[in-house]
Amino acid sequence: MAKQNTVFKDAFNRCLTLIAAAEALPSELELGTSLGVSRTTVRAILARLKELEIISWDKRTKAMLRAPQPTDFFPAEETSSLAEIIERNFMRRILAGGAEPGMQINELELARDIGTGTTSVREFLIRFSRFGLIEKRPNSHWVLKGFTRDFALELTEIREMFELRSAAGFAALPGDHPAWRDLDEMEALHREMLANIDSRYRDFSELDERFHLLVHRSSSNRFIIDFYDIITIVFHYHYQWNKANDRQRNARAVEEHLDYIAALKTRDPAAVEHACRQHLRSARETLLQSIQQPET
Amino acid sequence: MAKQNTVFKDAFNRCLTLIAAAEALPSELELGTSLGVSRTTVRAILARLKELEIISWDKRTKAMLRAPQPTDFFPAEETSSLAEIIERNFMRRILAGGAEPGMQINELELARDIGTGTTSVREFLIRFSRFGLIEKRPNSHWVLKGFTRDFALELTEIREMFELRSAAGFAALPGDHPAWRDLDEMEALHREMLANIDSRYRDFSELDERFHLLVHRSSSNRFIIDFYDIITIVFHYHYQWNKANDRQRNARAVEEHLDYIAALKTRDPAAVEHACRQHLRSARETLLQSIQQPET
DNA sequence: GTTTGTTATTTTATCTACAATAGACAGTTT
DNA sequence: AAACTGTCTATTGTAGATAAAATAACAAAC
Repeated sequence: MAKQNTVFKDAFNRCLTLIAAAEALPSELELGTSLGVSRTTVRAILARLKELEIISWDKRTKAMLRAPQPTDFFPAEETSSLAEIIERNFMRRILAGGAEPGMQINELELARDIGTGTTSVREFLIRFSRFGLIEKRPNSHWVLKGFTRDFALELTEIREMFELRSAAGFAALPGDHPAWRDLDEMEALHREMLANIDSRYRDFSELDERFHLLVHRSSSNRFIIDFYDIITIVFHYHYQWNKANDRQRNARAVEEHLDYIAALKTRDPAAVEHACRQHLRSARETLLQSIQQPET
Repeated sequence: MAKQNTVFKDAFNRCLTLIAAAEALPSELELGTSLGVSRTTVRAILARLKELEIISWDKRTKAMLRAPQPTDFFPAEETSSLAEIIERNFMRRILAGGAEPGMQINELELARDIGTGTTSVREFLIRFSRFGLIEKRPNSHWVLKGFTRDFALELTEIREMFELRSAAGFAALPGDHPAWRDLDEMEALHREMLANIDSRYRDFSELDERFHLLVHRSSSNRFIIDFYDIITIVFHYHYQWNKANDRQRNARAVEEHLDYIAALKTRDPAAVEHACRQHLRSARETLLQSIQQPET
């Protein structure tokens, strides 16, 4: 098989939930833009909807025949792109599994394990190499540099440099900048989460990402924004396999975010720097605590 | 054809210059390490050397028969890896040619133009994307963000942040750190270049790269060191197609480097910061001057 | 004990092929 | 004539194949 039709399957599933409420369907073009796919794919979706007798479709008349059933959906496993599958697989190996620094990474073996061609694995590794966790020996294997204490320290050093600058930049934004609105919204979300922290603390990771990204965006420097990808992926996977004390840890972080937000609103550089440093320090601590000590 | 034997050809050429002076040859293993290739390749090289009757080779007795001639070498075009060819081609297009920001980049067309398969082009683009000049639309083309004034400003902003930190770190290195020796050596090279600036100014680009890399290395932060790759590639190609005033510009830069080196040696933070800022400011100016104004 | 000859195996770098998807154009409907 | 659809073409994502290069093993030679 050449290309998987995951785009189609994923869009089909999203389309089912989209039309569940509606009684008629928009034009092909319109559907395409709301699902983020091309007309070709939209037509494939419509064809299948018709085949399953969920809609009737004749040229521009498309009417709902019945509500979508759970069985109409494609299974979730079939909707993730190959790149996502490889990423999850790989991250599990190096973060969760006991992967030693210095270990060799073998494209062919990885591909066989995951059940894909080597091309996709190669491309993933190339993309992933910018995160500084692996390194290529040309004409030979990749070397795992490992999720070590050093890595975490280097990562947080840059993070702190960038975030302090972004935060200062944010505080200096003109009063009518839309980011202030976003910040208010963000504050509301935080308060809401704090009020129901016992049931909501698991969602913190996503909120955390959105909040910091908002701050970094104000820098309007592509390198700062891009760097945040590394933070995101590290924290995302890291927390997924390190849930010790997460309720307490997240509650603490939400409060720090609120302090940080309040400081931003004062627009006082010193206050912003203080709150920012405070939060970054505890974020670093949490990260370091969960890393095994280095082999000296 | 699958893989080009550029590794062999390049190593063969390097081997020729290596043995030109010597009368006997070291062991296969030794030769392999000094050329940076495996024994398989070394043996292929020896076989060819024998075939051309440059050496006699019988088991462990390898003797020179004649000095290598220019015609023995493989042509230089055949020794660059595909990745290098693609890089040069691509950079010429986007830096030298009038490539408009927003332009679409087509893998297939690029591959056809360069005369390679699409896989290599794809991999190049993925690797290159970390430089922030292009961006992928999944399932569709790449978009050229362009070598604009904004790009240069964002790039230099990060560069300044990193270099100031690295320079401060360098000044704080213990007195017996090997970097101080390297710095002395670097100073000598600069003085030498300055003394013969009229004939040597073209070599500045390489010296510049080595000097700043030395400073950055002291940070021992992989993200800072990796980021310098971006600077390197941008300046490398940029100056290759923008030679206006380069003699004067380079002479000035060499002097600034010498001031910078002197400041580092005083180990006085304020002096270091001053010299560093001074140099970075003029580097930014030069870069900005040679960029066409942005289309607002 | 190091180096080589020999041979085999494994892995990478690269090309080609093909299904999925995007996108363009012309024709059709309202 | 504007919006929509039918049809067609071009390009991307991925698998599989192949030559170059790396790696390994081990006996024989020095």
